[in-house]
Amino acid sequence: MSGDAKIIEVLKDAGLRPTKQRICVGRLLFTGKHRHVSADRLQLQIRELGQKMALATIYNCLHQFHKAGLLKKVNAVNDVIMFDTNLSYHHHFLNVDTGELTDINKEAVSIAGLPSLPDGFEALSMELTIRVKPQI
Amino acid sequence: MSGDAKIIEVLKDAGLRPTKQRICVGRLLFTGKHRHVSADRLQLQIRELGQKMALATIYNCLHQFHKAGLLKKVNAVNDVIMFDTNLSYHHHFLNVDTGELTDINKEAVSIAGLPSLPDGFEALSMELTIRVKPQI
DNA sequence: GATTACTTTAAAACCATTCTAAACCGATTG
DNA sequence: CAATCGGTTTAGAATGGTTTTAAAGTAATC
Repeated sequence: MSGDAKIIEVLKDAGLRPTKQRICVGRLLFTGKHRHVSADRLQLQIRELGQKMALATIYNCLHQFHKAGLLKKVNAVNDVIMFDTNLSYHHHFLNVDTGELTDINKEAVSIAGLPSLPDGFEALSMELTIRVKPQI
Repeated sequence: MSGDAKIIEVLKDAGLRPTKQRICVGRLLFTGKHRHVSADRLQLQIRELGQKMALATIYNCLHQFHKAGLLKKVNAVNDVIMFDTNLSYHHHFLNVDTGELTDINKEAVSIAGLPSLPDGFEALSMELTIRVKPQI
């Protein structure tokens, strides 16, 4: 439980009460490597830890984390909402068979010659998705 | 009905029986400018023409057209499957408020430095999406 | 013109997500 | 310590886009 102090801090800074559930999800998301998660998969992982959490709670949690700027929303994949713990601007390979996302190192990629935005619009984000599938 | 001959030809070439419904959808999609369509919107448009078509038929149609290479599938937008009649490689502005897609002229944009694909994978497509919203 | 295979259709099923309303904290106050 | 008050979690119901089902309809073939 030593790592929880850090997560509680993060939650408080985001204006979120550090509840048992939010700490649990926070621990899974914000310790270790960056992750791409769906509510569904998160629930599975929580179950594997021998714990239980309503799917609605996980959705709440993910949306609150997103609103607080702790998560990025990624283009829906196979009708499933995906969140990314990697907040910095980058791109993805999408395995169309499994729905799995893999980061593309953003330094490697350069995009040039973007047209100006339509009048009266502002850009929120930009994302390149390369759909891949296993070779036969 | 003069234009229908062309559409019937297209359908036959794609190995699809030129049924009344497929001709109707084909006429809407393949005459005039390129379009971004969802099943839902198509049905509305068909209704406005005083005709009727089951939603399931429209979905069938769109998927068959896609399979036949007549349509491109675009990243789902707001949980809605979108198809694009513009088959050539290009990118999109996405109005997050309305879900409306606008083509980005592909000549203008150049993407350099793409990393090689993960081993054993092949690329299916690549799409850049710039999320925009109206300025306040 | 009859047979056969494919299509369309309404309605039901599906499934990810959201909503609802009740139970549940956890902090604060009296 | 008990009562209260706000936010939180939860199971279950509702939602909404999409798919499936099974029956009726239509196009192609002989």
